[in-house]
This record gives sequence, structure tokens and C-alpha cells, in this order.
Amino acid sequence: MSSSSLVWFRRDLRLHDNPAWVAATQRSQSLTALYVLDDTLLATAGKHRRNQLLAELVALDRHIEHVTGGRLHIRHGDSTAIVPKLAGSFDAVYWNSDVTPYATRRDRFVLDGVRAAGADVHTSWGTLHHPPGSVLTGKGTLSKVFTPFYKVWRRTGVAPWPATTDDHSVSVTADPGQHRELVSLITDEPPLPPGEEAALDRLDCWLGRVDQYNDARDFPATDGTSMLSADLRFGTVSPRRISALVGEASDGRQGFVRQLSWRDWWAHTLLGFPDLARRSVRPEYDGIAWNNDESEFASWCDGQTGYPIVDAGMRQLNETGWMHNRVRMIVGSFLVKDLLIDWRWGERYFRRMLIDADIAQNAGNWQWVAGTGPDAAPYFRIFNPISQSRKFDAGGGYLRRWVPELAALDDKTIHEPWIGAPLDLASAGIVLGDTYPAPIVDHAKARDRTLAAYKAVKNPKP
DNA sequence: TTTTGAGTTGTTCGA
DNA sequence: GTCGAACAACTCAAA
Repeated sequence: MSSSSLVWFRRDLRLHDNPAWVAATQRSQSLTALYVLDDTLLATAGKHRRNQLLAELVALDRHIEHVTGGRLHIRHGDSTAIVPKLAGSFDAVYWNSDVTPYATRRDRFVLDGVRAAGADVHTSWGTLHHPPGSVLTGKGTLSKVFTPFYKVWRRTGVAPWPATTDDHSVSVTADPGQHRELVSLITDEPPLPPGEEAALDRLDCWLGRVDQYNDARDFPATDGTSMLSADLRFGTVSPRRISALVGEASDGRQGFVRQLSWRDWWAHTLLGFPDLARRSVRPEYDGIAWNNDESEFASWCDGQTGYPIVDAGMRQLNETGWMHNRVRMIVGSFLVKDLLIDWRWGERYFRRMLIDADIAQNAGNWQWVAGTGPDAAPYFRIFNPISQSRKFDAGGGYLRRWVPELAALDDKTIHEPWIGAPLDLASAGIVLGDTYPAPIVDHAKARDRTLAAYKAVKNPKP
């Protein structure tokens, strides 16, 4: 029995369903809760995610204080130096593992340092439903196709995590710490109410809508998705708590849990291919002659492409740090297949801007959209931004919300304002190229260009 | 070892 | 307006 333990929080900012926290409370007399604000990670986070993270830490601190009377210790700097240095004062250090190459390297380093300092290390998996590497094909390999993975995932039972720690006899240390510095870094309201209680409220609210998931999920003007992506990113809710409460009693519930398995699938994929964010899983596609036009990329980032559904999505991302899933696919397809810009540019921008940014999910889904990854969309599957807009935002509610300068257009014209008669545009207060951009590419031509570029690397001429 | 069936989310064209 | 085929073969997983 260890008497004093350090629990290092990272992407598991909760006390419920937290294997590292529960293991430490069961085996210790005294606990210290630690978070290390890593400059490398802070520097790559856009404003929304930075504010969300900082607010989550404040909330976790309050929650720990409320439940145990202790505090979250905040340290600012490099984990590989800080954690081993602190470890010398403890018998053991606990944390939940992470699958990204950065975290894997860092944790290996920290583990050596902690052991050298004379403390034990206990790691668990608390951020994924099934730990990466635990769902395998019949031959014991990582599956490269989603559906067989899902079949195994679904029938693989998971040992239940201890739901929470009722054992509050353990003493959790307080800290004079750096909370004031933490609060001073917050520049704006975070996009979502922070903390695990708010996250569990969102989950509870989602349980009232999840039965309609399959019917509602694709329509960005409606409230058809769970809004739990950032909670999964920060670990304010556990994926197993979600699947346990959602269950499989309806098609909507099964469809939603299936999406949770996609999250594990990408983590498995990253485990087998750590370069997921840097190289195409199908190497031939790294030979594509990208157009990579800086000015077109800037228009995409700013939501000024002249395609309303694309601009709506990018503006939602820029203003809130979040984008509806259907629209993520549309803007992703537009960047890669209409602008012929390297998917890595889009991956990097999303990773900076999204509050739910996660290497495995983000890089994996970008490779899916680009058709360069495992089990990806076939390369000739090119979204038509106008048909997608008409199909999934027929009433224009999403467009009017995020591209308000087009709000006065009728439901047909708003998806493609350039077809509007000059008089109609004028009466809606629109001057194309002035109040709203003219389309920066012609979709039909762009489509042909992309088909040719992809074909060229698939069937290279001798 | 060989065979067989399957594979997240689409679009366009022509009958 | 609706429907099916073509898009392009290929890789993977399991029998």
C-alpha cells in the first residue's frame, strides 16, 4: 500500500469514471492532484480551446475542493522536468495513458524519471472506450477496415471501471499554487460551461434526443448532435459512462454508440501509424501535385470562398471553436478536392481552432475526407457543396445564422447566390464581389482537376 | 493457400 | 422526376 500518491491529470479532467484517480484513492492515505500546463500544447491551441481548457482546470479544482477539501495543484512548464522532480516526494504516481506520439514519448520519459526518483508508476486507460491495441482481428492484428473493427469492438466486453470514488477518507492535499495565474490567462468566456457536472448535464440532455440521432445528425440547423466532442477531448465525461447510459435500445442509440467506436478506431489507427497527421497512410497520395494556393487557403480559413455552406462552417468554427459534423465533411472536401490544397493544411487549421481537437480524430478524419487513409472515401467521391447545402440545410437556417449578409435571399438562391437575378440580389442588399465574395473556384472544373490529379498518382504514366 | 465478400457519410449521367 | 449504373480497381478479413 502506497501511502502518498501523485495523480497527474492530463486528458481526464474528471473524478467520475477515472481509473487513475480511483486506483490512487484506493491505495493511498494521502493524494495530490496535479495538472501541468504545457507551453508546447498551449501554444498550438487557438483562443477557444485555450479558454475552454483553462476554465476546465478551474472547474476541476473547484470540484476537487468540493468533494475532498483538497485542491488541484497547477504547475506551468515542461512535464518531463516537473513530474519526475515532484515524484521524489511521493511513493507512487498515477495517470491515464494517451496514444498520441507526443504524449507517448513524453510519458516514457516521465516514467523513467519518476522511477529514478524512487516512486512507482501506475498507468490506466481512461480516455477511450477500449484501450488502443485491445480490439484485434482474428489474426491478432490491428484492423485496417472499420466494419470488422466495429464488430469485434461491439462484442468485446469491457471490465467496468469503478464508477466513482466514494472513499473520501483519503486526504487530498491543498496547494497555495498558481490558480491566480491560471485565471489571469483566461481571455474570454469558454465556449461551453466547464466542468464534469456541466458535461454530465450535457450528456443527460443528450439522452433526451439520442433516439432521433440517425434522422437528425446531418442537419446543422438543428440540435441533432450530442455536443459532447469537447467533453471527450478534455475527459470531462468518460466514453464508457456515455455508452452505458445510451445503451442500444433504439437505432439512434446504436448509431451513436457506433460513432463512439469510431473514436476508438482512430486511436487504434494512430497506434499503428503514429505519423497519421504527417503522412498519407496510402503513400502514393503523398505524390499528389497539390495546388496549395496561399490566398485561396486564407479565403477558406476566413469563410470567404463564395460558397455559402463552406463559409458558414468556417465562420462557425472561427467564432465558436466548433463545427457541425456534416459541415466538417463539406468544408474538408472543399479544401482538398475543390481547392486542391494538401489535407495537412486543413488538419493543422482544425487542430488549432477546434475545442475538441484531437490528433487521432482530426488527422484520421482528414485522411478519410482526402481519400488518403485506411478505409477512406474513394477518391472520386467529391462533395458538391451546393447539393450538400440544398440537401442538409434546405431551409437555409444554418446559412442565415452564419452568413447573415445572405439572409434576405430566398431558399433556392441562398445556396448559390451567383444564380440570383441582379435585381433580386440588389433588393437583398447583396453585391457579389463586394458584400459577399464571388465563388473562388468553379466546382465542376475543380472536380475535373482533382480527379485528374488523383488519377495521376494512382496510375502514374511510365 | 486460395477464395470470397465487403467496404460511413456521393455525384453525375443517361435512360 | 426517378432510377440504376459508373466512377476503379483494390485491400482487407475471414472462411
